Amino acid sequence: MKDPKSEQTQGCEIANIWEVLGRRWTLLILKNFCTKEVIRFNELKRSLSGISSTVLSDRLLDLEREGLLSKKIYPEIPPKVEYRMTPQARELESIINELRKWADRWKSPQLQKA
Amino acid sequence: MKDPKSEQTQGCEIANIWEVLGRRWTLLILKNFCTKEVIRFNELKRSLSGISSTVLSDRLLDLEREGLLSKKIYPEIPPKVEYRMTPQARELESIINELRKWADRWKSPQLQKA
DNA sequence: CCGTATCCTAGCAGATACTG
DNA sequence: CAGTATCTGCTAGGATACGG
Repeated sequence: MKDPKSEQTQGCEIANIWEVLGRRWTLLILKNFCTKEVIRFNELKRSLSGISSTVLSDRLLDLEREGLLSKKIYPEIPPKVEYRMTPQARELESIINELRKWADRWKSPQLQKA
Repeated sequence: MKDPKSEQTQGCEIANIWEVLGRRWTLLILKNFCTKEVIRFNELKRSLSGISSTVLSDRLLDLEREGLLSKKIYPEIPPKVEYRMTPQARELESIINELRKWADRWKSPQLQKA
């Protein structure tokens, strides 16, 4: 895996919020926090059909570093970790909810032809 | 990528639009149509620092196929092609505009420390 | 100017193993 | 359960060059 120190010395590895949002899976991950306030790792993984643990882990870190998500670790066996949006990201939640509603209404042209 | 038709025949139409939105660059491309109604290829390429012609071309096709964008070709030399959002995608425009305003307000935690 | 063809690297999935 | 580590193999995506 990549070395976190090298990233720190170079400053911010991800220049801005748009780059994070522009990455694969990010939007889909955030969408899930609009239907459910608190989500656990494997729960999220199951709802994102096709994502690997590695990449999900990476994206969650991205979002955590950007301050959009926070995690709560329960020192239990088996482990339990909860992810949720930060208060600052709540505003984003309503926007994505609108996007969700728009997408639900959306029918691609190919289907309309049928 | 997997064949989109196979998804359609299975009736999973909504997954399509999210898959397009979830792809790299898509959101950034759409963002540009909120500040400018009509955009040309190289103009778009210039504002998306880092994207290649190949991928921009791919994404524009994705969005055209999904019915979000339309292109107007002027039979001139040198060629001139204009891209714009379709009327049906206008609703999306306002949502992304909100997202844009949110992002402008957003300061990542790393920056706030300074 | 608007792309496509080509080549090549980086990102990602999938499997498996390991840890707390 | 919630990850991290490693390897294989495939595909998305970047760089460049060229053609309409």
